[in-house]
Amino acid sequence: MYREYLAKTTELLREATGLEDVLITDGGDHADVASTAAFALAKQEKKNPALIAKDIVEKISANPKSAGIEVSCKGPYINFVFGADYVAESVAAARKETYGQLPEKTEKVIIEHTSANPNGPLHVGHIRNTVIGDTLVRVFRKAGYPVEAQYYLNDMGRQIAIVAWGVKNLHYEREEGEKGDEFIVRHYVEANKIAKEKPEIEPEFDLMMEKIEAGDEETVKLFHDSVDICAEGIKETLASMNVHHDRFVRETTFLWDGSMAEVLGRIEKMPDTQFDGKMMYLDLSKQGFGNRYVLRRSNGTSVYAARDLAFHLWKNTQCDRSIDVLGADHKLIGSQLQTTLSLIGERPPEIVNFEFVSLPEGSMTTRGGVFITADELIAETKKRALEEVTVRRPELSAEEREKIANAVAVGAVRYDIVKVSAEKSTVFDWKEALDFERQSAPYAQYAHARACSILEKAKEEGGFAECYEFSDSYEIALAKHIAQFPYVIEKVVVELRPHLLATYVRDLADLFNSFYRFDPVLKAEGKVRDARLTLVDACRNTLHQALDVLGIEALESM
RNA sequence: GGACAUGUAGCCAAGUCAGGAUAUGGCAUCAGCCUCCUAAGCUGAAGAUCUAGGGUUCGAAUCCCUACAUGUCCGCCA
Repeated sequence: MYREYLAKTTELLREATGLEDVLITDGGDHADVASTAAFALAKQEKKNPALIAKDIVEKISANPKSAGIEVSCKGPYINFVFGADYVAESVAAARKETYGQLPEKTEKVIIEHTSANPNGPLHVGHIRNTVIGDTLVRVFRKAGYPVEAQYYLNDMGRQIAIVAWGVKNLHYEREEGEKGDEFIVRHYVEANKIAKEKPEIEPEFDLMMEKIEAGDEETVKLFHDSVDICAEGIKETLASMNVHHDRFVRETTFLWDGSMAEVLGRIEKMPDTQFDGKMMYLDLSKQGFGNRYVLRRSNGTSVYAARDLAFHLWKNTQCDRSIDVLGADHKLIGSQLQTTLSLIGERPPEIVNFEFVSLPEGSMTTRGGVFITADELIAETKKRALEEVTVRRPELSAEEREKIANAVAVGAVRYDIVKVSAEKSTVFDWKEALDFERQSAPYAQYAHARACSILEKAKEEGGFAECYEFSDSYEIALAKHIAQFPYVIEKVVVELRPHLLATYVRDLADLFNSFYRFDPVLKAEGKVRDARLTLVDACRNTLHQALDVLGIEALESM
């Protein structure tokens, strides 16, 4: 109901002040929402802002449309407190299974994320992309958009040539139970090592790149087999994190179907396109870029940037809105891509950038074999979770404990990543990753499990009647936060900042835990008991829906 | 050298885009709470002149300028 009441308040303020922007802010401790419009009017009318605020409050109070909203002022601040109807309606809405789902839209969205080179396992840097991307996919779906999640699979670049060279020349045996990505990365690391020691093999990589470009059958098979083995392992990792892509798009597609040549043909005619033999680049200095945006090599072969242009043109034919999740190292090339697409009159993608994750000893590199894999991180977190659940719930079967530990581990990993805003670079810290206290997924999962447990017991005791009469401050604070969930979904979609959702869930769990501590539910009597049980159910469902959107399992018991 | 991002308590973050009320949390520290719905919990204490210096404003963590620090990028790699 928050969105509705916010709109209503805005309307009331507009009518009372004549302002278009009514300067609504969060009310903090004072109110549900507040307005600082009196300051703005004070300047215009050269009057004391406190007096203006008083006038506005009187005007709004006299307006019959303000029923259910208590308006007051404290000095120049105009405060709005939403009343009992708001609380009741909000709690009722939150009990519906689809709570938070916004009206269906027709605008189709493609979100591309992860898209790591298939030369090794996903590491803790890559999965920041994955978690941000998958959370966005889930939020957009919750917000009513048809969404396709895509993984752009590099199946022909230099890194892949190095992998393919390794597969062709090293003849490694795949170990029993070894994942495809683990198997492939051994080749990649070793081939890089050899290339460093013997630079004379470099031309072999170049030759392979020329061959794949030309569509040489044997080379294509070698590349694609290597990529597929690795991708199979990557998919397993993604699945273990509750991440699913609707489509894997191969980079070679755009080379072979002629679409890359077509877009290069369009760019050839642009005034700022420069040539140096066969080599072609775009001079983007007018747009503020200092370097050459190379689109064709002097030997005539294609570059990543050119294939990427074709890929994005294709995506544009498939959707109304295209969003890419890219790491800090792709910032420059991302904005060059956007600029170039705009120059040729095409819609550029929206780009969500995130900063790097490094290790305390420095940055991670697949090439150097310096990284913590996502699999290791999850396994380690799961081990820790299993210890914890074994101590807490010794009576549970091994199977149940395993299931809980897994959900806790995946949740903890995802939450730790999504809770930090994307523009912040971070240093991976085991201690923090394995901390299951307050600002973590298990904290929210635990609140959910507590709510489930209360409802389960209530059921055993004969159930309860719906009741929406709340008077206690813990009840009202919780209900009012529950009311904001759809607003948060909308905000994340508009701002493309999934960490807001993590903050929301944490606050919701906080409020529930305080309520749990101070307001006995099952021991209360009559209407109070009914109302509290109704509220617990609303909170349970809101936590469940919010955790779903974060890709975290809402455990019923832990 | 240039571009982009970041700088908030011992540590890690929120708040910054759309300037307003005593700057919000967590970890660590200290003091409490399990005869009471799961203590992965709750309560309290202590801890910040929001990197520094200018400016705009009635009002700045938030906007502008400068400096410093950190990260990333600046390849006929992806």
